[in-house]
Amino acid sequence: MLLSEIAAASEAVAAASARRDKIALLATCLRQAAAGPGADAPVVAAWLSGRTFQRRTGLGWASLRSAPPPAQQPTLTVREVDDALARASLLTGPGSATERQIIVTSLLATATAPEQRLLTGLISGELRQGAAAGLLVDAVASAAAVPLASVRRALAVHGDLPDVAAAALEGGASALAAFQLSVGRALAPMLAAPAPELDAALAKTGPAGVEWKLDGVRVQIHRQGDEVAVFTRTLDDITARVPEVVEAARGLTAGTTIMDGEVLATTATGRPAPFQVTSARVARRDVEKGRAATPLSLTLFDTLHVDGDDLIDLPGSARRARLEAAAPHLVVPRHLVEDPSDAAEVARAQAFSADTLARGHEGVVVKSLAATYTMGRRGAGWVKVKPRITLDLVVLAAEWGHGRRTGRLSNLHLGARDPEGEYGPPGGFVMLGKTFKGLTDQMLAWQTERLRELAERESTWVVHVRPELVVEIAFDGVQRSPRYPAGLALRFARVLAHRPDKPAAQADTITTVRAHHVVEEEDGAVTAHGSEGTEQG
DNA sequence: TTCCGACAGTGGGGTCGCAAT
DNA sequence: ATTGCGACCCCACTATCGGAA
Repeated sequence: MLLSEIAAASEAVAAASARRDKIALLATCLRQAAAGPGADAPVVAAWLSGRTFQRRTGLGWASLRSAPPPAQQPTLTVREVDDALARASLLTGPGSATERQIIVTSLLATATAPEQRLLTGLISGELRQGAAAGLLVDAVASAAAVPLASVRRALAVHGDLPDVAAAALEGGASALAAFQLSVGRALAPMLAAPAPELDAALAKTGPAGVEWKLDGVRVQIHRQGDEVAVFTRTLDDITARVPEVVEAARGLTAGTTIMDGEVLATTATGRPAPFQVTSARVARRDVEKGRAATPLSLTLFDTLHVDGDDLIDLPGSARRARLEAAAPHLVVPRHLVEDPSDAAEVARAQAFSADTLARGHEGVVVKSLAATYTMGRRGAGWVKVKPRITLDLVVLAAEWGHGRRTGRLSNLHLGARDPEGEYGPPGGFVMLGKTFKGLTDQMLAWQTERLRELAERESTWVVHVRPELVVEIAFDGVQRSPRYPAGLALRFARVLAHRPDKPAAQADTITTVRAHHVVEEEDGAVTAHGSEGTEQG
């Protein structure tokens, strides 16, 4: 199959707006890939979902910066391109980066303009065709003429879209049925939808368990005897980096099992360490030293398989019972709410939630007692609730947006007042991070106009403005930063509202921001840096 | 007809290891 | 030794489509 056929399909998908049309175009291309000579279907399925076939190629934005002019005639085949990407992905050691760049450059030089757009989209990970893995699942079902649910289920238990697509196209429903939940093979973890408050969460779930939400790294643990494998949320295998988890898994009473949980670094006093600490430990390759300096603890909150029994189609309450039997010492604490319409019950759940936060955890997850384990979905079965902090900050600059935000000033640079001049001239501002979130199209249009009026100087991407526009910002917390001048940055900042009515002189100060920075002292005591700030929002 | 679930897109902060400088 | 890059970890939110209510 020719690359140009995929490029043409991708262009058509991008041009279509209706999902049905996109799915039909994807399905046609998939059928052609399956019907043609060679085994192009898995690779084509990956590309049509916006990804390279290889999980990691070592290629990214930087390798695309100086693209050669496009070729006039399409000659590249799917096979050739995939082979080239596979070669690039396997390169390692001195000279490998140079060699990878040569591969990319020669690919692009052989590609026509539409093919270059496809290749750069795949390599950068930003194909922007309005279809990704989600729509491709629909397209696979359509192309193979099998029920959508059968494709979804195969994908959920197998985890690999190209494999599932190829099986469906070649063997239809019976081939899909062969994909079964298997201990040792990672599957898409269930996700939680957000809710602003506990009562809203309970309204969604009905009778539920309210659990601690730990601010660590999600792990899916597979154990078969002494064989243990540990996967992350994106199914990355991190077994070698978390020996504590492997040992804990070997200690379970269940000899064959799949468990869902969270790993977390803790301080000497057992309080949760900041996320950055856990993240650094899990990423670290030097496990010996990592473990000595930052041991990890494991907490489990679900189980998908125990000793021959698949549990994913059981209600949450039944899975919890199996979990408690198999791992009583590792189960996450929870509070039961049997009747969400009972105000007294809700109040007790609120108290549990407040206690959870007081212990230093991120929030709570409300889990329906009735819901099955819906893999890879963000349904109403699990709902997370986290506290939110709000501050009024000042826009220092803005960056031009990409994609559908092209031509709009999108990403805002946020600063707090620095009246004492700790980080510059007194009465100035100190940058705490950026945000592009929470903006409606109307807000984008408005701020583009307003910030242009305030513009002081511009570079290619950034418009620096007079610090006059105040924005109300919500965020989850203040974290240590190696990047910003105050050594602090906002976590998950988003815009709630523009405040043109509020003078910058009344915006919040760096002292107020610092008060929200939770610091773990050596003795384990927890203090907010400086005076106590105003919590909640 | 209106509502709501699922998706894609638009990027944020931090950290590591590796190759290049 | 430092810097740049890719690949991960954690994400929030809006617009849109299309089926459900």
